[in-house]
Amino acid sequence: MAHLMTESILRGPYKPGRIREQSRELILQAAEAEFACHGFRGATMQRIAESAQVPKANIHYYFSNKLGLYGAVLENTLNLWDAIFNELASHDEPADVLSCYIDAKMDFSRTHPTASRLFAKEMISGAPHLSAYLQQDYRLWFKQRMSIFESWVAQGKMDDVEPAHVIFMIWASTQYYADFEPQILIATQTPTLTEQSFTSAADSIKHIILKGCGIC
Amino acid sequence: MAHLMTESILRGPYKPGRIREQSRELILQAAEAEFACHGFRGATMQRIAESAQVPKANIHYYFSNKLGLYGAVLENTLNLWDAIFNELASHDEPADVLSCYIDAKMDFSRTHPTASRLFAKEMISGAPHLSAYLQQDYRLWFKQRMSIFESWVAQGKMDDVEPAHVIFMIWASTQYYADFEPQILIATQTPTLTEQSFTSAADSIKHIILKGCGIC
DNA sequence: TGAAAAGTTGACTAAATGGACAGGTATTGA
DNA sequence: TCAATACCTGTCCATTTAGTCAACTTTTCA
Repeated sequence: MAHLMTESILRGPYKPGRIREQSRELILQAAEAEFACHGFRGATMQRIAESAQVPKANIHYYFSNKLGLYGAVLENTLNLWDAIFNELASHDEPADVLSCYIDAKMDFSRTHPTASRLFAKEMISGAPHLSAYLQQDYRLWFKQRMSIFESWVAQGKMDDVEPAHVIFMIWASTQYYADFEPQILIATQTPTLTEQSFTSAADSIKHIILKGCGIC
Repeated sequence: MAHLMTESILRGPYKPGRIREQSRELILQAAEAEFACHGFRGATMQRIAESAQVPKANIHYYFSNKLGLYGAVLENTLNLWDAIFNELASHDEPADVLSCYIDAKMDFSRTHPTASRLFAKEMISGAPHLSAYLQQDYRLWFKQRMSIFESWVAQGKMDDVEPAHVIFMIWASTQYYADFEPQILIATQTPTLTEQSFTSAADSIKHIILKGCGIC
């Protein structure tokens, strides 16, 4: 569970708050797109308001300020991220584990491209708002998976490649199809990335990673 | 050669433009860092000026406006990019070609991380300032390389994987070490990426890509 | 050497920005 | 029905922003 210093869900006595959820969600969605496209500094409250079709003052009713809104958006994103992290479970066979993980990551790129881009922008900027998140579960998760990979290497189930680089290759390759979509579209001369594009890409990545790591 | 609508580089024929080159370069360097970190909208002329240690008005003496400055930075970056593109030459053996290219790309990530990040930010934002560049040489380059790969497949020199995905995997994996440095540092629990980190990563990528494509 | 050209910059402006707030309307529960 | 509370937003404000400009200094070269 990702938890960073962000907007307290309950602002005010919070009685029923039925409308609250809807309005918040509407604003958060618009904000995610705006932040993903222009970054924290480049995004403006005015544009977010227009995109969400609410007066700017309405945003300030639900979120204390720009940073609070950004924190809330980031928290949403990180919760999604966490779910994918845990897809890399410890089945028996390396082939199954990596195949499933690559599929899950690719599916995330397809269904949540803006979340992926938001995360990417934050990283490229030096991850100034992610330190709390990255320090905790993340490190532990990574360490644990690394040791699983190492045990596979020891058992001769895969080549002796540094596990970290394998993970990075999977992350990089799958996220690429969300983050660098314009480049892919122009290179391949296609108007949009279809669901079929993603499965085709996932198949290629699986082939190369599995065979490349000597997993059969 | 990358050429987009940007600041005209009118340097005096001999003497006059001596100071010009220095000042321009100083500003461009500061601007590259600022744009790479905060994107076009998020960057401010004031911060660029402070970073370059010149008055803000001095920037406007050399560059017509913010967009002009950004265009000049982008042009610099794209010229570097072009040089790496052409590293993927047509040697005889696929193994050599891809090994050299991966090394070259990885070297670029190590020596020009901010250029890589600038390019990435621009892409994630939808590449609004790159259309001219991406339409021209880029498409042709890509098409030509694809056909080389296809001939390799036909000759049985490599597995039948879609060439485009192989290229994307190489791009994604190598650029990752520049763009997502914070994530890598935290995951691997190291303070900085050393030259050895990059060669180690390049080796892993080469191993996986070559073997994964059935190139031996 | 001296005047023309190149380079420099403090002070200014208009617009955009994040944010505050008072006074309003809608919803709720008793 | 009727307060109490949640929800809404037009209007304002201080600050930041990109960009201008005219006065100034330095460099160039004939």
